[in-house]
Amino acid sequence: MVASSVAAELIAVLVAVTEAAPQVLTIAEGASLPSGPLSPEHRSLQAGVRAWVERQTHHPLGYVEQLYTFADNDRNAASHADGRAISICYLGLTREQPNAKDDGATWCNWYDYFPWEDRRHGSVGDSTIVQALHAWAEAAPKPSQIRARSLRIAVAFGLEGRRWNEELVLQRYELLYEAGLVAEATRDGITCHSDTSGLGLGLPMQQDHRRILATGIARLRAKITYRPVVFELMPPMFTLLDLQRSVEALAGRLLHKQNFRRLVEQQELVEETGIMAEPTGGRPAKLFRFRADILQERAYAGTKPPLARS
Amino acid sequence: MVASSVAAELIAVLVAVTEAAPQVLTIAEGASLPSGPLSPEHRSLQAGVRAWVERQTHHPLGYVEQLYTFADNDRNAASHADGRAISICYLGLTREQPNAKDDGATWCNWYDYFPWEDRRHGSVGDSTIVQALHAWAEAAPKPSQIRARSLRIAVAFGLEGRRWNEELVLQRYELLYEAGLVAEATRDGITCHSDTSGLGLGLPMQQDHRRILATGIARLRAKITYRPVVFELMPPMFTLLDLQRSVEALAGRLLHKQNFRRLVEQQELVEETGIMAEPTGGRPAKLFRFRADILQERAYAGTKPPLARS
DNA sequence: ATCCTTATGCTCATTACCAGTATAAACAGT
DNA sequence: ACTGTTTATACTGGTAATGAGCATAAGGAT
Repeated sequence: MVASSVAAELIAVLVAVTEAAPQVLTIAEGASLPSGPLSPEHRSLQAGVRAWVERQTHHPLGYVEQLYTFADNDRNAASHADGRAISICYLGLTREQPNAKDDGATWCNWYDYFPWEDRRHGSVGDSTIVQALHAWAEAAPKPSQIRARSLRIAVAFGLEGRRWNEELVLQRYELLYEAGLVAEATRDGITCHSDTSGLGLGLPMQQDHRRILATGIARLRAKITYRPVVFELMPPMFTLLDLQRSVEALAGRLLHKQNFRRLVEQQELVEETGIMAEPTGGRPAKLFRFRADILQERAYAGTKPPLARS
Repeated sequence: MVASSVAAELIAVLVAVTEAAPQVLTIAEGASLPSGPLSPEHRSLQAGVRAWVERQTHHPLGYVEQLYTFADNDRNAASHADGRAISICYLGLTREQPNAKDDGATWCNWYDYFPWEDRRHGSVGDSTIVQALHAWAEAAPKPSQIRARSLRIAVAFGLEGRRWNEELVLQRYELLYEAGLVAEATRDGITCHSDTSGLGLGLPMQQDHRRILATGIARLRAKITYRPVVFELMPPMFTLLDLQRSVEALAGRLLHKQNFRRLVEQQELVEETGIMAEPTGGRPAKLFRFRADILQERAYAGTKPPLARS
């Protein structure tokens, strides 16, 4: 009943995939996510986001879902003096990389911000990160805290026999933030107790936008394992390898080709077009198209896991 | 960047389970969910919710997560004239039913609001609902809309060979709302074209609180299948049947006893206390306790599905 | 002793999942 | 023409998860 008045904005994590590279739409030369006002003329928030994004990018948004609402006092430089600033964040998927650079928006490979999340070609640089994190863990005042931190590190980075979980994007970023290993942390006044201070992993963003992006990546990585949303990122026709490369780009790891194909086909999510792809040096591949008719049903019926897996 | 100023409030879906009945904390004699202000003195929203709830109920909150942020113009009577009212909703789990009726808060069985969601003793009353929904579908102006509506109905209610999906709580409520079969719809000016008008299924709530509750139930039902959160609702010691009854209460359907036990034990989520439960007419059951030590790890590591299934 | 009730242990078939092998279809170079 | 390279596609075996059932154990009540 008690409703305080606060400053609120919409923030969008807009994702596309081009050539096996996951892209996110940014402004301010890659330092910010696009944000817009909470316009009262739309019936729902969702509709507001969609309208605003489509007006800016001139591209239809295939899929939109709410991501999270952030309102942390200490992470948002834009907080009002009187109240709190709320960021209502959305995740949007769009087909192809739009050429619309009109208003200073650019598409950036999201692994520029999270290099450690791309493990398609091995886990390069992990040891440095883990070392620095362990230094931070050891710097905790109480033994119980040291243990707690070490456990968090081990779980997040798949150490000690655990396996890497590609959905823990946010947990990993938050660890690095708390340990002072990303630029935003030092900016926010977090001191790094280890001598590896200021590793400055990945490109920073303004305010807490990188955290929002991490949330979006995590959500999308989780989503593709149980909802057929990858197709929102694909062109009208694609080969199964194209599709696999896109999933791999999002998940940050490679998949078993044969099993991937079987999964896709037994899901009956695609159908042949009868057209063959351009030759690329090997046996030419069939072009497939997404079965839009099945989407309606699968869009919210929890059936089998549509894609991904090891 | 453009940040409009809006009215904002916190809303909590607080859940407990007593005697195989899922309970939700309400105010205004069951017509509202508890809501509080967006107090700027807390570091995060989460902390704010926790503090405010614990102060009101005098009970520790075992688990809190953000649910959704609603800001629909047409569903929220509390909208400002100038701007938009935002409801940031949280889901909270608490152990046992607190006796705290201090400030007019009462615990209500959530199936009072969603009778059709409880299928533990068969699907009573479904045919009436489905009939009324089909009447609404047929009343659509265009054939394509009729088909779309029929599909939504079939998916949501598991018709035509499909199976009931207990996580589609929100979809079912929204269908009933659109079809004018719940009291809120007529209140909001939605006319019901069929003669089954005003079925008035379930108890109504103020504003869009029933929709928020539906969202909470859906989320919780999904959550228990992949995170061990049920234990937040259990007393310190319980029998495996107690645990099963709680899961069944939340899921709204019965589970296979032996398989449930196998799942719980192979997850190593519980340990024996050595104590036996009070005799209840059959062979006495062992009392178990939740292994709090395992929680840390499982809390965010995506391992095996902890509970539920058919 | 017999029956009822609940607890608990075990089996079995089906299916999902993972990894590997084998073959097919194109092209480039010798 | 033959060989090697690349990519596509088919098939196979092992393991684990899942769903449904049977059987037995341990208590109380008749």
